[in-house]
Amino acid sequence: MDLSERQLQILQAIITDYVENAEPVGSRSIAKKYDLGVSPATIRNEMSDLEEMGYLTHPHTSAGRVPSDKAYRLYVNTLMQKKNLSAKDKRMINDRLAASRDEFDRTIRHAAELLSEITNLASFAMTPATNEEQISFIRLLPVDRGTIILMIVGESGNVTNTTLRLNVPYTQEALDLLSKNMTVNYKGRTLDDVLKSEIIEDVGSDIEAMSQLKGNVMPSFIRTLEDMLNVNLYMEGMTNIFDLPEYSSIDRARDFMELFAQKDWFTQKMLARGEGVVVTIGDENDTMKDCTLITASYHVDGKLVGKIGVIGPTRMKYDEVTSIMEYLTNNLSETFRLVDNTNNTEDEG
Amino acid sequence: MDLSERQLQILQAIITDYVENAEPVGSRSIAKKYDLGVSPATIRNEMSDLEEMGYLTHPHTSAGRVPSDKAYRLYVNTLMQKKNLSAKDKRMINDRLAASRDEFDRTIRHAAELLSEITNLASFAMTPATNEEQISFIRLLPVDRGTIILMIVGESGNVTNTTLRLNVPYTQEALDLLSKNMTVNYKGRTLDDVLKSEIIEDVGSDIEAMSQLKGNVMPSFIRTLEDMLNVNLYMEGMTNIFDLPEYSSIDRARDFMELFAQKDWFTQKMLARGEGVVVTIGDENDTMKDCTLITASYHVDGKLVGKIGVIGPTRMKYDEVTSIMEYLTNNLSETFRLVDNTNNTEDEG
DNA sequence: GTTAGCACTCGTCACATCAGAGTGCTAATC
DNA sequence: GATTAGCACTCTGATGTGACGAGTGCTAAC
Repeated sequence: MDLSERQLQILQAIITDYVENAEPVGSRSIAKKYDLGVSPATIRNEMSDLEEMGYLTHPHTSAGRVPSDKAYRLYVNTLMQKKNLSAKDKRMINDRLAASRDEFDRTIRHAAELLSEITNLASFAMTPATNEEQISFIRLLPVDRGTIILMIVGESGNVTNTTLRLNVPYTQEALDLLSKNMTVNYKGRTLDDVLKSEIIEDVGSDIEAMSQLKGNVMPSFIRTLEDMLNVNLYMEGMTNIFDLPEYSSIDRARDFMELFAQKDWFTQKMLARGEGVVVTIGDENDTMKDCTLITASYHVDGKLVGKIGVIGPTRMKYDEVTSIMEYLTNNLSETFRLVDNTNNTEDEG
Repeated sequence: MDLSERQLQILQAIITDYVENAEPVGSRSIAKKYDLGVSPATIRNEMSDLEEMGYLTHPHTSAGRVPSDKAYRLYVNTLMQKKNLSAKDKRMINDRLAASRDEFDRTIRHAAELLSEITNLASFAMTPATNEEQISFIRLLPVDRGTIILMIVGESGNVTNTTLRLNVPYTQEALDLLSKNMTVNYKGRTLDDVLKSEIIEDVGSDIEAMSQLKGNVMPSFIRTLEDMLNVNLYMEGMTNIFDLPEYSSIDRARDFMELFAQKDWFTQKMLARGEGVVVTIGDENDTMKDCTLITASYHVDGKLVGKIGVIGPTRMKYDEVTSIMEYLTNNLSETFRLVDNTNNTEDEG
């Protein structure tokens, strides 16, 4: 059932050609362009066999062959070779990421931009999922008589805040006490842990005013924690796909765009994917069955995991795209490793 | 040069018909559907005159007439009558906005959703521009040895924060002093005012540690203020336009989608538009010359101004869309009037 | 001023035709 | 037995043609 060396060569040639030109490739053009030392007729015979094995398909009798999902899968798993990025691309990535390195979200957005610019595909990047982040402290700050700010700070410096309208007056003393008690109670626990525990722990009622305040604050506390879990999703180059013949029909293009309209759904899907470079081709996806989706993960301080990805037709340059993504995620992880180790670097000396 | 009563009637009929069916309308169908008491031939003569005056165009000899931008402008300015929203739509708007009223950004997003759902066009909503917002206080909070949080709070409870990496150690005392001095210095000033003043005021150097800290914090302070100015833009129903015959060509659809890819540019454009319901039709726009853009503004506490809008082909139901937008912005302004007066309401009693 | 009548224009649709690309098979060749 | 040349066959896409219908614009009659 294994493919012969020649079959592999022919398959690779067909994939290369089809990825390049987006048109079914015939036996004659393979024979001419790729020096396989055999005639078109022989190639035709092999093609016929490859089709029988499910690696090729046939739009109609008198058209050339088109690689199937199975062929791309074989290509990605065994045929494909890592590509070296051009010096220009490397420089572009390095420069652009370095330029915004102290502003986390902007760096992530730049990563998405770079990815779509270099690959000419639709891309996205998202900030890390923070389920595992530990709470560092909780602070309540007064704004005016009826309004306070609830602020939750994570260990990595991740901050979320909500403005709360209270229906009872508060005292500064109660505010401080409640902040302190909440911090004592939750410090060091992960967001996931707190959100999963069914009971909202009592944080004490040292004084009367605090007890009232607590009633106001605690429900919002949970909602704010949930907010903190939300990842930011940056999408770029959506309109790139209009240039591809695969999406030249308005219906195809619409389906594609609609995928991204549902950001929440999309985010969930992407979070659920494994770490490292993950390629899912055509039918391997449960939605977008005629797309290929490639994701890769970067790390923040070795712990939190963020994702970047591209979406395009199954016909794409797998070798280039995966190489770029690998380079990009390595760069991101490196950038954010430094960020979070600031207090251990020579800067402090 | 004024149009006769009959010409206006015919023009209105043509607009109504064309908006409904998206097909050039002929003299016969006008005569049949709208009881004007004249024959098709007469209508043809009037149409010819209207075309000469620039209110109608002619795709080709044997096609019916199509309203020009000028015709729509006339319609919007003088012919159009306010539409009453259906009870269903009103209820939908009220319910959906009420459901999220204490979470500002979510309410805004819901407004955009409602707008696209009811009009079947692409819509957006943005949070208020906060140039005029006054700074309430500034706070510096420690995270770990080399990291602090800079937090700026506006009068309306609007909060922005940045996580800063320092290259010198800090003391709690310096942090507190700097917070306090910065607050004293900037409290009550508007963001616009602070950002426009060329000199960064000296906030004093009461102790040595503070002077060093200051050098680290002040540059980020400006950048954080700028962040605070950023409005959030929510877009909905982009894919609605694929259903319209105007965008059935892939190129048109692409142009349309590309407009929205540049969020920053788009935001600036929208901020620059006047308050109230503003309609710009076709050529009146400097980009998207074949679209109509309708924006409307809502108020937060009578001061800050946010915008909602729809974008579609010039062929749209101007009367319905403007009425919906008016209703929606009134509702939003009402909602946010209450929000920001909390501390004056009976809740406090 | 209005209208009926009619010639004319233009776009669309269905249909036929033709060239080109590519296959699949058979028989000849290595 | 594998490879190849040759050829009939298939299908697409481009091009052309004619009929049809919608709608105008003009003229002459009302």
